[in-house]
Amino acid sequence: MKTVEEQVALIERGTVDLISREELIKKLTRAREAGRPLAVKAGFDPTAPDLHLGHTVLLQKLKHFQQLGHQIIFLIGDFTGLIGDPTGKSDTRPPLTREDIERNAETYKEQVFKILDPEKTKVVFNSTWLGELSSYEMIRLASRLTVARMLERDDFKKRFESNRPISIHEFLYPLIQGYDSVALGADVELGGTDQLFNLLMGRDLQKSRDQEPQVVLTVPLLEGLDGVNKMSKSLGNYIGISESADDIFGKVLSISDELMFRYYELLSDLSMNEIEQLRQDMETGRIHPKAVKVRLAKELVARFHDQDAAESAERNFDQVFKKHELPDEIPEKEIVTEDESVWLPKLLVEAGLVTSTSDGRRMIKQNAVSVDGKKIHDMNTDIPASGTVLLQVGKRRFGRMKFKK
RNA sequence: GGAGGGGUUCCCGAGCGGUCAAAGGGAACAGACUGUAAAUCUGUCGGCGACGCCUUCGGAGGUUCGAAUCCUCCCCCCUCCA
Repeated sequence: MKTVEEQVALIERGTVDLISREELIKKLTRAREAGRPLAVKAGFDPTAPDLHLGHTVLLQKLKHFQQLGHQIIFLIGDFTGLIGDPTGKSDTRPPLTREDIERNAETYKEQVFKILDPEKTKVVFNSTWLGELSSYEMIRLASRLTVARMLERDDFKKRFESNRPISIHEFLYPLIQGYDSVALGADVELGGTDQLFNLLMGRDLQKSRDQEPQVVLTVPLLEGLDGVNKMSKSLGNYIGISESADDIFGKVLSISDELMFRYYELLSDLSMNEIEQLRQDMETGRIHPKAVKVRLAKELVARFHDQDAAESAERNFDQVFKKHELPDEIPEKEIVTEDESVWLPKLLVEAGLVTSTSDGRRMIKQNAVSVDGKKIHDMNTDIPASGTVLLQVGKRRFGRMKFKK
């Protein structure tokens, strides 16, 4: 096992809040002496089963703990999911059914274990203890809180000051999440920065139950591909961990240089020293920025697929964008028609490369369309309905259509 | 419960009887330049085999030659007072 100093250094990397460092050292020291790992908890909302890189920031941090020999508790918030986390959002979400939650939980595990070691991860559902919680107990819990204390929380404060509504149950959410820490006897809890208040609530409740308060650690919210907003599925600026090797590779290559180092810090397994070296080499011109980005892209592809996939994603990429050749895999579709020929915009729609014939006409007008490698400029072009044609729209949309009578 | 403000094309946001498929910005997409980076410039940005036609401005009716714009009812959101 590593020394306490080494452990702290790894744990601290890329974190925003650590409350508190002293307590962490104390816990680590004790754990080391007693040969008993720390219970490290992180909660996940089962409403969105598709994980993206943003989620993996937290997962990477959990993995660090795992590498240091600690016990990870992966908590699926099935009970809290039934209520809905009020953080940020104003929309009431449709309530999930039991089946939905279970199905999502399964998908979760599958994805999460691409990063975490399943052998060393304990998966728990908070409905196990929260479902049993009596109204009596609930009210007792609620009495721990004052409205003034609640309003210290930044988002509530802002909403309150600007006279926007806050529902009562939103006050309950942090309490319930905090209670999870009590039930699990957590030593450490991790979450995104937006979860800070909820995480601190766990400390309060633990103290009230004479438990040693958990150490709270927050990780930043990863910026999405646009480099501005946080990565989220609804904003469409994400890289899903179940995406194809080519897509992950391509998307990483499309991020800005500035964002690239952010991703390195939060997502890469490279040490901070190695990353700093890369940055310097890039600034002094020893390495081309693109090469640095390729390295990151390959690391990520390899993590969610494997090394071979990373190599071939790179080859495909160069083939298409550097040499302007065709990718190895082009989706092929069949089209059944009695006609002698098909109007090109219509064919593009059939191929799923454009959304409508209007869109197709636009693309042709903008010199974005080629057929069998030849640019088409006339939107009235008809394609003979025989054999196969290769279609391309823009730089990255390819399709092959096979005609059938 | 009372008073007021509002719902416009992916988002923000103009428009307040014809010239409106609806200003402007953002996002997005395409083209140029590149490293599918950033920045910049240009163009596109409801549908239709298409210089015309069709469907859009919360929903349903109505007034009018003509409505996103006026009237009626309904639904939803917000603010203030209680």
